[in-house]
Amino acid sequence: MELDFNNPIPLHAQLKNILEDQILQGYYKDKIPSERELMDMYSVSRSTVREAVSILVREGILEKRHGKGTFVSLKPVQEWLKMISFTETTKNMGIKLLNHGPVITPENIADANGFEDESYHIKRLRLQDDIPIAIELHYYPIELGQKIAEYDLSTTVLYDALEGDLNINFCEAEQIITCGYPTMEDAEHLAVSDTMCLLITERMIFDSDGNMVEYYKGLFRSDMYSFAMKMSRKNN
Amino acid sequence: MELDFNNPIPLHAQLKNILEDQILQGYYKDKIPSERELMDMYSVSRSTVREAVSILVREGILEKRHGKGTFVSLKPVQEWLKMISFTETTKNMGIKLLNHGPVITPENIADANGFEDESYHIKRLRLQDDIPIAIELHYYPIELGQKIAEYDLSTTVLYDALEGDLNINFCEAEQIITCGYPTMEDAEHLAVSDTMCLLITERMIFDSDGNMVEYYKGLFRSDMYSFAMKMSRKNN
DNA sequence: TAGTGGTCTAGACCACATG
DNA sequence: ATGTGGTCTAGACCACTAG
Repeated sequence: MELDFNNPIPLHAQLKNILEDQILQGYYKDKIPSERELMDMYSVSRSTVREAVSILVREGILEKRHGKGTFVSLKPVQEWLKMISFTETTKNMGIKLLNHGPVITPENIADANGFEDESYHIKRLRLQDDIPIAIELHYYPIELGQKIAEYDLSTTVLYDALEGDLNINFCEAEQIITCGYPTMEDAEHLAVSDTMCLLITERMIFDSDGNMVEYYKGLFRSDMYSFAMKMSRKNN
Repeated sequence: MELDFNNPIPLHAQLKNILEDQILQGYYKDKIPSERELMDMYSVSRSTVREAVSILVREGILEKRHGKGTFVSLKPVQEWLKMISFTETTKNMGIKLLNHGPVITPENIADANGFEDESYHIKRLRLQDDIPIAIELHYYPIELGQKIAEYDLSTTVLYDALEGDLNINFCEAEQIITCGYPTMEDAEHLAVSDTMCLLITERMIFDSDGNMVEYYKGLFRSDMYSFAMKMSRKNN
């Protein structure tokens, strides 16, 4: 990939996109080239490189370490996402039910996917070795949600319930990774500070007829796996 | 205020602090000087000015408008804070109770202020002309909270209850303004987008013996008052 | 000592907004 | 035409990290 100097898109934005793609595709797994190396690779000034990199840092994808380099901080999260994905290997994995019940469907969900005015909402805390690592928000069509509610939600794995007993086949799942920040309530549940970064995952699940049967959002602690790294960094 | 070129604190950080102070003290009420003017005023390069300003933009205190200038976006919030402060002039003001009950005191609150393990939590939605503008989180000592719970919380103004019938005198109130971002749940309640900025207000209230009787956090929509400004900007 | 990110400068041209 | 923020360059020195 090269920069297009005639493209009206700013060079730092182009470079940011290139780096982001390369990171997401696993080309850079740990460390990205130094700022001066990127200057040469893409024939731009250091300011432009720094602008591109700082955007990715702000988004939580990269992490700078003074005197050492710039490092990918997404990897641990990708591993999580695998770990907590559909298959849900429940080893050391716990669930705590926080809330559930019918709610008025949030506008952004209803607009995007044609849910009814009401939907069934389930809010769960996800634990790993008894440590809270994520909050999950689930929205279901009201009838489906009510069926799901008959299960013991605090212990049952939702997808198993969906797939097995409720006779639903998953057709499609979209996954979007963005970056956000916790508010007080999430901070409480996850025991994170006000400014700590959370990763937000969105997922829509459809049945074989193409109807959305679940809208999912997960908020994940971005520090859980990078904590050890930060500790070792401090100890050096 | 001038920059100290011998101070190890980076110039952009010094300038950022100066600008922030001046904004909070009302010296700049609408527009701050242009980047080139700030260059001359503080004898620094444009990069340094831009770095300082961009921090304040990231924190939601300033707002840039291409071709026009850099503007203060905190003013409306300060007006809110007055509007919704202790006196609580309830004109056009509504309250909706979202949650209340005993909870395990969040660690950061317990640590800082010596609350008991359990505290009484009240979560309210604040409305202005039926439009949700803020979420409030209140924590009380468990006994006090239980008394408060006997009131009709969805309509009663909390501070009136505290001061009048429960025989408590306020001694001190600290107010911290920081900036954060909403998660899904807050976005739902306040009907804001994922990336919209919320302002977080913290307040601790003590009785005449110096015991904390309330820990308060409010999440405010930062767009409510700047909306009109943005609209007029688009219409130009 | 060499390499890294952090800070800072001086200058340039562009795109947007306004009179 | 002028002023604003947006982008970009080339170069410099500093502070931190490591072999």
